[in-house]
Amino acid sequence: MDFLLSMAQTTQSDIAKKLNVTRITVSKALRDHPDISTKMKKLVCKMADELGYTPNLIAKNLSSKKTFTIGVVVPDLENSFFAYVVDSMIDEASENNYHMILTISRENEQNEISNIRNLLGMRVDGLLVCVSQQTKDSQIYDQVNKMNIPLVFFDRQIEGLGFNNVKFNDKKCGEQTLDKIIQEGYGRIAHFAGYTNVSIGRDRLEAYQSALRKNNLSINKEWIIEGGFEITDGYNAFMKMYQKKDLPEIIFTVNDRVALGAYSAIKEVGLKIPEDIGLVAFGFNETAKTFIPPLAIINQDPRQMGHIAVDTLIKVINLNTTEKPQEILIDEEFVWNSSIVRKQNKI
Amino acid sequence: MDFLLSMAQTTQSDIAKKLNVTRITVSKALRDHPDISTKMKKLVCKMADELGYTPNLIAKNLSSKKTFTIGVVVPDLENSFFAYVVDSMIDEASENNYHMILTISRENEQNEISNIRNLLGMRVDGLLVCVSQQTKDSQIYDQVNKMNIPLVFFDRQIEGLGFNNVKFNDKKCGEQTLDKIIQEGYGRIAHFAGYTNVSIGRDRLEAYQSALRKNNLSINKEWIIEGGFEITDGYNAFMKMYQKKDLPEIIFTVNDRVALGAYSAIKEVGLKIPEDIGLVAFGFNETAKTFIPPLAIINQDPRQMGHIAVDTLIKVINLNTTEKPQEILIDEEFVWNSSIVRKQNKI
DNA sequence: CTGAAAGCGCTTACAG
DNA sequence: CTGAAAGCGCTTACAG
Repeated sequence: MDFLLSMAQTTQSDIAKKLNVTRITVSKALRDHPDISTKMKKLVCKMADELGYTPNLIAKNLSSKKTFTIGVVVPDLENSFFAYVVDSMIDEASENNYHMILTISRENEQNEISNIRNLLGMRVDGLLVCVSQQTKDSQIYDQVNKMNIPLVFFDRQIEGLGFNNVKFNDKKCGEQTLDKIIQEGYGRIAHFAGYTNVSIGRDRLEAYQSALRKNNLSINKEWIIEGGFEITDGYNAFMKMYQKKDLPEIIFTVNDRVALGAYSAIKEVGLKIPEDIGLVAFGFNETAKTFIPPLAIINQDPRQMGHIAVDTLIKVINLNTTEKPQEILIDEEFVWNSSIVRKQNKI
Repeated sequence: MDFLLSMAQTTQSDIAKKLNVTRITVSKALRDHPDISTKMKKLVCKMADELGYTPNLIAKNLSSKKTFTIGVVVPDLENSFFAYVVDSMIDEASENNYHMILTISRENEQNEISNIRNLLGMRVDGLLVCVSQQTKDSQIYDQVNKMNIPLVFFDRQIEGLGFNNVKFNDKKCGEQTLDKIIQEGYGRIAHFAGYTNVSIGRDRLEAYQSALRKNNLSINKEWIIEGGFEITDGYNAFMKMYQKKDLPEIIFTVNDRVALGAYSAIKEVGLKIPEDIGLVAFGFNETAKTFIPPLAIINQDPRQMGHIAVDTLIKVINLNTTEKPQEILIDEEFVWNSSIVRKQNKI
């Protein structure tokens, strides 16, 4: 007996034995169930403390069919945008008494699938996912649907699967920003795009195209370079464009990483930012400030996205309705920074 | 019957019924147990696929007493060093077929405690923790010990609790670096320290003191400012020192965040880096490059730390020995960057 | 090669 | 206010 009690894992039975009651009483007392007298509750809690009782959440989850856990799949933490998003998700989740299991796909479809499979196996109450850039196959999401697990896509998503998604209003805010830049007096604007099989890539390209169209600027195909979302992609894109000797005044890049690559290429060939060439990108304050000169951005607030994604998911978990899936759009603000010369002010 | 099979969660029993065998057979077949014939295994796996069976890991863990899950507690992902560490931990863990549950303390002792409590409740096989700066109470770690859960501290740790820990060899490498700087011709060196109740703060301060002592330089108490690990701490430290009008040639800061704060203060008062004042800090390549001018660093490789921490933990989990706890030291390399003028080369 | 028994540590109705 | 029964979905010895 004493041997048992000195074992690592104290259980409710151990407490019950010590107190000469049944384990049901202990279970109820621990959960503050109205059935149990205050006196008994105190006794049980005290004994639990003494024995160093740590409730076995696994057993609890198995029998209660509820884990209070949210599974998250994120492409990469080294992209600091996602680090900020995840941080804020954890905050918001624990605010609502949910735990979080974070997994990382490293922008790889196979990892993404196996992450989701694990999370489903762990019977998370809901899923928050940002699909990898590679993702083409939606089979695993059909499985999520079949198992009736709530899922909310954030930042990037696959459409037509019937899930809610939270994203920035890139099309609207991107267009508005380019509008402002064109009003400022710029007409020669290039776009370093991502991949158009990913929705953010698609939306941002559309923002570019419709802003030019709206302002009656012709679209030069040579100035749209579709090449990816990474630093090297921006570098390569600029070098490719530079060889053709026909440079724009402004480069609008799909994100700040691509902008960083472009910065380095531009400096390497001896051109100056913003005098020779200006840049603007989708990005966020914290990283924009680290650029030399600071990057003009269409500002995406990662904390806002994290909070909204978690709130949306928890709402779905609790309602458990099959309401029509919603697209939640977050507005972004344009932040003029010194990577673009403000012509109007110069006069 | 059909109704049951169309339910969200398929179980082993469902498969067994369809195949007219017992669930034990199914369980074994799924685990590729030698007991079962190849033919039966194929049948079972096929049916599992058809029914969209997703094994319930919770049930599995409860009965097998093994979760193949590592719990991680990290202070903050917005500190990109930790983002890199966590990324590499996840890589290394999944390489070894472990999952990871990540929690974040936000440098807050209470969060740290509740995170560990949850992780213990989830019966993780092991724990990887970097203690928060605030942490003073070690009671929760006694609990970890009592429950016999392997734990490895990384980067920051509490000593004397009997756990392994992985850390950079700050004392040795910090001292060697300052040695080089002193050899270069610098004698007036200040130190912006962290808190000395955290081991990294203590070690780095000692590196500073012993390097000066070794080179027969007197230690000026006014030049040791103990104030924390954050950006504002570096800012405040410099401003405090600046008011006394007695400035050093070099400031050695406890980390790159403090250095960043110092950069901003130095620029604000109109001094130039590195001409008027030089800086060196513990940091890592990825962030050092984002400084203007690039920060000279004692380079800490986050990926190396992540890998070693995971490997060490898995070793302890598998051996389950109570070997004497070890301190694993990772060597750091000094990277001269342009935040310090190289006097020797100038001649 | 297949199966029956017992159990992992908890919770959920239902009685009394 | 306390308890007995049944079960969550799996696994682990042990038989045959």
